[in-house]
Amino acid sequence: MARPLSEEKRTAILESATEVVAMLGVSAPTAKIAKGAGVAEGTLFTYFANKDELLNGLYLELKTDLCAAMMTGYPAGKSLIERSRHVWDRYIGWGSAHPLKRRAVRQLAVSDRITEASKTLVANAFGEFNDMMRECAAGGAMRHQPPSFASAIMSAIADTTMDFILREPAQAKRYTKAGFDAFWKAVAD
Amino acid sequence: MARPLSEEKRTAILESATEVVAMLGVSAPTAKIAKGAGVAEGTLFTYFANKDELLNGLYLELKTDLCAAMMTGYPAGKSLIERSRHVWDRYIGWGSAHPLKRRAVRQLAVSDRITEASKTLVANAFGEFNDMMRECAAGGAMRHQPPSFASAIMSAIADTTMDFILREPAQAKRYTKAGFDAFWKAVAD
Amino acid sequence: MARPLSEEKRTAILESATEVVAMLGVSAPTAKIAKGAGVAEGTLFTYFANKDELLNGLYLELKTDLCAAMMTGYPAGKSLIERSRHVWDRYIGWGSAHPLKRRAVRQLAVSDRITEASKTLVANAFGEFNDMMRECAAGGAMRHQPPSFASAIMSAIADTTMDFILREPAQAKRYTKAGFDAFWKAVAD
Amino acid sequence: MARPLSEEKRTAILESATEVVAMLGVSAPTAKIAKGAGVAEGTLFTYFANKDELLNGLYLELKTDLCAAMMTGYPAGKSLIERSRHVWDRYIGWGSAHPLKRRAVRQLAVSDRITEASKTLVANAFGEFNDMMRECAAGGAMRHQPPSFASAIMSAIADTTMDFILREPAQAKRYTKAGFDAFWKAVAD
DNA sequence: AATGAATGAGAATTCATTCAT
DNA sequence: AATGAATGAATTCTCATTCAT
Repeated sequence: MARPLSEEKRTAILESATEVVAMLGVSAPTAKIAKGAGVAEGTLFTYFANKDELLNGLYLELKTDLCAAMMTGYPAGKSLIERSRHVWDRYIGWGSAHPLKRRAVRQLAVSDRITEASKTLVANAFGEFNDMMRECAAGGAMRHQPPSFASAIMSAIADTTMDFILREPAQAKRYTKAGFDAFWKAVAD
Repeated sequence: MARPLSEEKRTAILESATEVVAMLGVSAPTAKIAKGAGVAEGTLFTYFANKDELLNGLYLELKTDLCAAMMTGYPAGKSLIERSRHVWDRYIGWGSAHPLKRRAVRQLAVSDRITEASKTLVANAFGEFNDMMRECAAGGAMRHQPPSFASAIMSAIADTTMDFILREPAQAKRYTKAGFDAFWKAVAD
Repeated sequence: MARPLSEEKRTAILESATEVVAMLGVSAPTAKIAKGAGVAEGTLFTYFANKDELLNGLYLELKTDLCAAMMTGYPAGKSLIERSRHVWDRYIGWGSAHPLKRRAVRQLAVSDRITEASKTLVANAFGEFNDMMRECAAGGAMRHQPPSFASAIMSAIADTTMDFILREPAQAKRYTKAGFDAFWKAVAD
Repeated sequence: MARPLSEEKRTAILESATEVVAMLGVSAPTAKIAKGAGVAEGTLFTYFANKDELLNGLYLELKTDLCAAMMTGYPAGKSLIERSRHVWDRYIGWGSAHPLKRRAVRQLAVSDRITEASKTLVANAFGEFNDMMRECAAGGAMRHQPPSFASAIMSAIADTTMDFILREPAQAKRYTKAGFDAFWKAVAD
């Protein structure tokens, strides 16, 4: 075999893409992404057949990353509120620690470049999280709405929370708690 | 000076821009916007010095429109929850009635083309709404957070609510109520 | 109205295209064609929606030009051989006088960029010529073959004739006659 | 030196090139040719220093193949017309049996990638054929033209004949005879 | 003021060729 | 010798903006 495709380069491209998409949106030039990754313009296309594949690949990567972050150390045996708080803290933590990743995911999510297939793939990756949300919804105020409504509201409040933390990092702890309280009262209480 | 600028044309451009930006995002070509407005490509630039001014102008227009819709018939003398529900219903109603306007505002909001100045301008236009939100926040769970946090959470929950109504229009009434309850419990209770 | 599309520019583009396609084939870069025409790269695309339209437009233009050249002064009342010789001489004359046009048409004809529609359009433009060829075929050796076979053989011999004239311009007259004799004996005799 | 160059691979590359050049012209990507040959992209360049060498090599190969086909079983002792008809039938037969080879040769011939050297080399390989054509020309209508003119006219008529056979294979026999008659009357009669 | 042709700097993608393995 | 990843110049086409009419 000749040189094998380098995982390192693939990662470099995705990292560069995160940065550039975060700043410029999905119209970020592939040339800029390649440059940021330290590879030639053409090389990008040996790793991703075209820009759409890159964008979808990045979306999957980032969502998977977020999911992993949220779920590490998930205290499966504990109470619902404790588990929820665990996930919440890690969700907020991920977004605060990786503002570019968050910005990039958001840009991708509102764009029309992400396929249904990618979205389905992501939905399936969030299995345990979905179970938890179902539990939240089932016993509280959202009991008459579909669980996805509860999930969506959680994301929405979390996103807002992260926006405020970004602007006032010193208040991270306070906003994290306030956001969780809002979510809990809105959905599960 | 020959002919004065025609308010009619300005409006036509903004309406076309709403539609085109909703569908194609901020990278929508100005030529398409002009065509949709029934004016020549160059004419657009006598009404808006450049694309960024058009985008910011559209953002202001849409946000102002939303604000007007929310505040018409505001029952100033009634109880806080009644006033809140009034605003909420009109907010959701506006978004459901004008999905393109909503889509366009959202595209604009996540883009990096909207200046801080525009955002400040919009914030000021929401005076009475902000007063109301301050009241909501002051007496409830959000009493220790800035009122803008309460506002932002309201918007986030409302946005989510509208997403679900868009997908299941038959359930509009139910989701409107469920969304309001979530907001009220999260923020004002 | 603003500036009208300039016939002059359209012509300049087609002339430049003739030259560049003659030298480089259908893979001739549009940028080079534009430069040769003295217009901006983008301007080419306001006159021809894309490269294929340019190529087909050029094909039509050149074939029409050839047809006009062949048919001017067509001695409608004279004998078949006289009329044939008239057309033949002008055909050879056109090809010898415009070697680039000839090269370009040839490149276009063998490429797969010329649509059936264009070919049909051209065939129709050759109405009177086709009538004449039908007459040639009907009375001679080709009487049992389709007239298009006779036409094709005429073109083939003419093309060969022009190749030799191009290499030995001094012998133009001799080759013109020799070619015609070959054609006449092959087809009409 | 490690392994010697494999004749098998060289052949595979040329065969693949025939097919791909026939379909896509001289702008056929070398990568596609390599793939069709079952070798790596880089391997192609150990057999042919660059694309032009491959193209010229292919041209020589195909022309040589055609020549061999035409001359097999050449009835050296028979009459001129019989020998001519022999060659003609095999020429037409080769083109009908190998449409891709024919298409490829043609694409190569009109391109500007074939060097004068290659063309000379081919001309020399056609020795016995040229002798025969000289004989044809010497005694007939072409007696005052160079023998190459007669050859060229033969090729031109043959090419036209093959085009018609390609479109109406059922009429192969008829067109073969009609074409030969045309050639014979044009050149040798 | 209105028009729309003209401009040329990008944009995504392809491809002959090189070179590390 | 064989492989196929890496390269970056070249290609077609788009688009915000200008400017002649």
